[in-house]
Amino acid sequence: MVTSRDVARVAGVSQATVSRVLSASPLVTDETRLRVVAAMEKVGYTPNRSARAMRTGRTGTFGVVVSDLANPFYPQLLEALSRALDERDVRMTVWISDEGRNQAALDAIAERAIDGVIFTTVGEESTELRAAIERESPFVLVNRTLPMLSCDQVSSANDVGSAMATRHLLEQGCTRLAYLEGAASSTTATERLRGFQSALAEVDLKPVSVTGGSYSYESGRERALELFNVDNPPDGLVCGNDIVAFGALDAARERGLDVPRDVKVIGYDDVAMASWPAFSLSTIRQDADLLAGFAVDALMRRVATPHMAPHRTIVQPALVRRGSTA
Amino acid sequence: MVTSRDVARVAGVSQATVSRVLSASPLVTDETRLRVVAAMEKVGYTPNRSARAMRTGRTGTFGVVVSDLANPFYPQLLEALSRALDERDVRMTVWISDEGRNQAALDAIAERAIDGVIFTTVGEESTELRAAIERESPFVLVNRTLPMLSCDQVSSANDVGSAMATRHLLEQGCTRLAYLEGAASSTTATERLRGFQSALAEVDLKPVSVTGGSYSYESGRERALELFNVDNPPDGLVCGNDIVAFGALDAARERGLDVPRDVKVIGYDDVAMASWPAFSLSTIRQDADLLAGFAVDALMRRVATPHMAPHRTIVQPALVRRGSTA
DNA sequence: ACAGAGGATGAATACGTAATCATCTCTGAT
DNA sequence: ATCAGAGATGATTACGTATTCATCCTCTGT
Repeated sequence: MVTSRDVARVAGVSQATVSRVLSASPLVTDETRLRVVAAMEKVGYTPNRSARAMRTGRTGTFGVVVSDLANPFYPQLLEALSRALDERDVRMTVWISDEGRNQAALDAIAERAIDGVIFTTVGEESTELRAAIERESPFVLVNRTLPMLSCDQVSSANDVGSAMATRHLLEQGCTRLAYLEGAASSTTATERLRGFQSALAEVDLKPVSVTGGSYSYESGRERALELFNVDNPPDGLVCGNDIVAFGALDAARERGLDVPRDVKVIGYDDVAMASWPAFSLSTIRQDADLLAGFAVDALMRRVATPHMAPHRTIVQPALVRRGSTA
Repeated sequence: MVTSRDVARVAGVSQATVSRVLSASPLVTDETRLRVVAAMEKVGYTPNRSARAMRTGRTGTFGVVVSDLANPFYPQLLEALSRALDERDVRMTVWISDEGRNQAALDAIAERAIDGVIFTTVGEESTELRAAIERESPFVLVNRTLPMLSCDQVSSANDVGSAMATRHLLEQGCTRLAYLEGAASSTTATERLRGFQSALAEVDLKPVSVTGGSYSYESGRERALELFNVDNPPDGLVCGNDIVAFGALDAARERGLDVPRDVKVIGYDDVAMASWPAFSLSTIRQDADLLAGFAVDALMRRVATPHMAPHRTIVQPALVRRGSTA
C-alpha cells in the first residue's frame, strides 16, 4: 500500500504537507502543491478512508434504511437518495428489510461505520429511535413522520395530497367514495386517511367505505373486489398508494367495470408504472428528488451540529390527472 | 467515546485481553472473559469499526453497483444481496446509476472504504474492469457475463432459459415467433437472443422478426405495436425481459388482440408483477437469492484468496407458466 | 538595519484496535 | 525436586492520517 509518507518522500516534503495538500489548506505554496500532486500521480496514491475516518471521526458514509422494495416508490426514493448523496460526495450504506433493521443501522452509528442514517420507514412504536435521540445518534426520517418524536423529519404533506385526490374525484362527479387505506401501522396511511376524511367533510359527505389493509397489490385488489360486490358500489376509489390502486384497477377490470366511466380510481406517489397505458393512473406526485435532497441536507446539518433544534420539512404534493379519473 | 482501554481499566485487565475477548481468542480464561464482557456491558462499549478497519485492512463492507432500478428485477436482486450479505455479517454500500458508477465503486476499493464489489450490470466495454484485475481489486459479476474477462462471474443460463421460453411457445402451437431483444449492449440480451435462435433452429423455423431496443416498458410496447401492424403478425412474442413483455401485453390490449388466443407472450426474470392478474405473464424465473448467495460467497473467497483462479457459476432458470401463454 | 509578524514547513503525536513479543505461572514428566 | 513447556496475560508497537506545536524564513515598517 502506498501511503502519504511515500508521497512525501518522493516530493521531498513532510507527510504533514501532503496532508495539507489533501485538505486544500491555504498554507501551502503553489510550487510545493504542484510537486506534491505530481508525486501523488507518480506513485499512484489514494488516501486511505479507514485511517482518515479514525483520525477525523467521520466516515463520509450515511446509512439508508428502506423496507419493501416491492413498492416501486422505494426504489425511486432510494435512487433519489443515491443521487443526492453522490452530489455531496457521501457514500451510501443500505439496509433493506421488512422490519427491524433500524437497530442494525443505529448500531452502525455506534460502531462508527457510518455518520448518520436516513430512515424511509418507521412504525409508530419507536423505542430504539428514542434511545438514539438520547445517545445523540444523528438520524432523519424521510417519508414518514412521528409528531411526538423530537427529530429531523422530511415528508410530503400527505393530508394535503390526499385531500387533493379526494376533491379531484368529487369534481369529476363522484358521490360514493371509498378509501383503501395502506398499512395502518404507517404514519403516511393515517395522514392520508385524514386528508380524505376532511375533504369529504368539507362537502358534508360520508365515505361509502374505509378499509384497512397493506400497501400491496393483493390488498388493493381484494378489497376492491369486495367493494364491487355490494348493491350500490362506490363510484370513486381513493387509494393509499399507487400499488393499492393498481390492484383496484385490476379488480375493476376483472368485474368488467369500465374505468373511469363506472368507477374512478386515484393513487398516491406517482410511480413510473402509473403512466403506463395499462393503468394510466391519476395520482398524487411526490417529488422523490426533493425529499431526498432535503433529507440529506438535514442529516448533514445534524451531523455537523448535533445540538441544533430538530427541524421539520414538508414538501407539497401535486395532482397528476390521467385516464383513471377522466 | 468509550474504548477498549476503558473496558480494560474497569475489568482490571490489559487492552490486549479485551481485544482477545472480542476476537473470541481461546487464550482467555472463562473467568476473565466474563469479567471483560461484564465490563463492556457496564461501560456500554462498542468496537470502533474504523479503527479495526485500519488495523486489519478489512472493512467488513462490500459494494454493490446496480443500474436501472426501474426494472423491478434489480430491486429484487438488491434485496437478495442485502439478505445474503446480512447473513454473513457484511455491510452493503450501494451505487445506483445508469452507467459509470463502476469506477466510483472501484475507487472505493482503492480507498479501502470497501473490501470488494459486486457488479450487477456491466457493458461489453470494460476497460476499468481490466485495470481492476491488474490491480487485484476484488470484484464479482452477477447477472452479467463477460466471457473474455478473467474474473469471478455468477449468472443464470440465459441461453438455456430463453430456449425454454421459445420451446414453450412452440409447444403451445405458435409458428410465427418474434423476438424483442433487450439492450444490445448487455450480455444477457445477446445470450437470450442466442437461446431463442437455437431453439428455433432445432425445428427449422425462422423468426418473423428480431428487434433491438432497451429493457423498458416503452420499448416493448412500441415494438409490439409495430409488429401488430403488419399483415401476418406474429402469434408469439419472446421478450428480453418481463418489463418488455409488459409493454408488449399492453400493446396487444390496445390493438384489441386477445392474449393468449391471438398472440402469446413470454418474458424473462419472473418479477413480482408478472403474477398480477393484469398481466399473468408466463416467464423464466431467475432465482435471485441463489444468484446473490453465490455472488457473495465468490467475493468473500476472492477477498480471502486474491490469487485464486477465477470461477464461473451458472444457475439454471425455470419456466413459469401463466395466462399469457395458456 | 533591525525587530516583529506572519507565512510555510517539519517534527511529533493521537486516534482505537489487533498482533507481536515478552513475562509469568502452573502443570506434568523425569 | 527440577525443568521444560504450555497456557494466560501484559507491555508495546504499527496501521495511515490529521492536527498541534515548534521552527525557520521572508517581508515590512520604522
